[in-house]
Amino acid sequence: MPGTTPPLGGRHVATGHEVLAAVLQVRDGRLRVLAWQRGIAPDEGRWALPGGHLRDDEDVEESVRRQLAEKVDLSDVAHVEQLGVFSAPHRVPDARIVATAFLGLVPSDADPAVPDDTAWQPVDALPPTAFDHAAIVDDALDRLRAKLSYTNIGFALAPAEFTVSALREIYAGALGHPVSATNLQRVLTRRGQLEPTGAVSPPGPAGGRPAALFRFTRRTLRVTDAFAVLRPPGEVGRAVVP
Amino acid sequence: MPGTTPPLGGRHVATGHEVLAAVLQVRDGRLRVLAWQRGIAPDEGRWALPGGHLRDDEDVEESVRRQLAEKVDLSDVAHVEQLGVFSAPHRVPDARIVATAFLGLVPSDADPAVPDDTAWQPVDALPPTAFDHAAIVDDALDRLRAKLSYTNIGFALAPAEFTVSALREIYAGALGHPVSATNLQRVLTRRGQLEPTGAVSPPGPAGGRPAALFRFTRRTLRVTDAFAVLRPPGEVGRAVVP
DNA sequence: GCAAAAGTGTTACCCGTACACCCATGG
DNA sequence: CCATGGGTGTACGGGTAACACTTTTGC
Repeated sequence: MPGTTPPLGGRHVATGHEVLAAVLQVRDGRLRVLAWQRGIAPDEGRWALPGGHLRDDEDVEESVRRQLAEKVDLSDVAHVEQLGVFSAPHRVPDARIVATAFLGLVPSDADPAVPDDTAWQPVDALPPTAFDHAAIVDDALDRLRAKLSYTNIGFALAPAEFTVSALREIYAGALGHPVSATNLQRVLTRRGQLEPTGAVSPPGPAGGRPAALFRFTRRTLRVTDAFAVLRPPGEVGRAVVP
Repeated sequence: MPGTTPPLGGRHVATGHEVLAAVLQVRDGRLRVLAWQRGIAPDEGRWALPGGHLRDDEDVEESVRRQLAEKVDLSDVAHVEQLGVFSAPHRVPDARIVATAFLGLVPSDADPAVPDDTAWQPVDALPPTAFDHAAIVDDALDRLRAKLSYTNIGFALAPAEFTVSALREIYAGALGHPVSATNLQRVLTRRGQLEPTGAVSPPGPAGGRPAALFRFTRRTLRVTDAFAVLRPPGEVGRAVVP
């Protein structure tokens, strides 16, 4: 089984495996992705996702965390998960590089220092992107939006403590449509994702009732409401893992 | 960005990328996976998933279809999708090989010719497996069982035409628990996945009402019932893509 | 008291499960 | 006419969306 695949003809000058991450954050109500502007050809001037070559002594998840550490404070990245492989033969010119893509999430209150060429770009108005990175961002969006429905993945976009209004804005930004605070609180509470801290947040200058502060009960990914139709006989309601 | 990652030290004798497929089929009521028994070290005698090295001129999906063609008649493989990357540094000994894993599905009435060292092994009683292939089979099971709930993926396990009873057996085998024919028909019909062919299947020697024959309305993967909680305002019921 | 913001109660509707009941055929 | 397998009708329960209503604050 072992054996290096030889390059085909002389067209490819390099072969390897890279990791790439679509790191998402809700900033001022919009979902944004971390990207850097390429200063050299190919695709000079276009925006690329952070990443780099996989080393022999690390798996792809270790690698993506190592690469992200060069762009942001890793402690700000609350969740990382694999999206899939991008492997079209000429996805990058003059080389044969297979990429493993990742989704990364950063809480809305984190403001990590980033290099000068790096910025948070809104996902609904992306500037021109390098290579196939736009497709990776699309996959990341699909994954995040789906998992907001049936997992507790919101913990990775929210601060440690927050009001339901603040959480509503985060969900609305991530999902791209309005979200009802009433129903958001009800759904997440019923699933055991939220717990009150006991503290309250003082109202703004216009008055209003002080908002209770909440936190996520768990800060690791958990499927809270798997969509299980055709479930085993005798199981009532949805299958919720305890 | 281009540049080959050099092997670390002298321990690794080979580097590359392979594709592996967990091809599943329901045979005589049990879910089984296609595997071949290794005749040489390492892991001699253990059972491995079909696959092989990725070439420079193909993407991973083309590659897995090419590799499978060496084991089975490709026209029998009704669906292929990517599971993810397995990349632990020493997942195979004395080499550095990253694997992209796939799920493949074969209809229950297909009986492709397979090589002598290859067999359909029951997933609930797998013989000893090579390398990390057991983890790939686990991922394939999870993916299939989840998608049976919210997509039309059953088309890839079912014959072109079938009775509801036959389909019930396929779903029960795949899910690993009993399935009600009544509710299976109702759920799939409501989602527009099933349509009657008009023909009927004659009853067996013990008598009984002749069963109507059905087919899947579409034979490509489609999400029929995405689990969308917190859906956009104004949308009634589940979000079903038309 | 009034406006503003937060939180609760209530209702309507969709969907899947369970189960009773009717249908068509062979012996 | 009875056993066997196929198919339909109906009741129940769980869960979310929508919206009216109450609570608590600043001015």
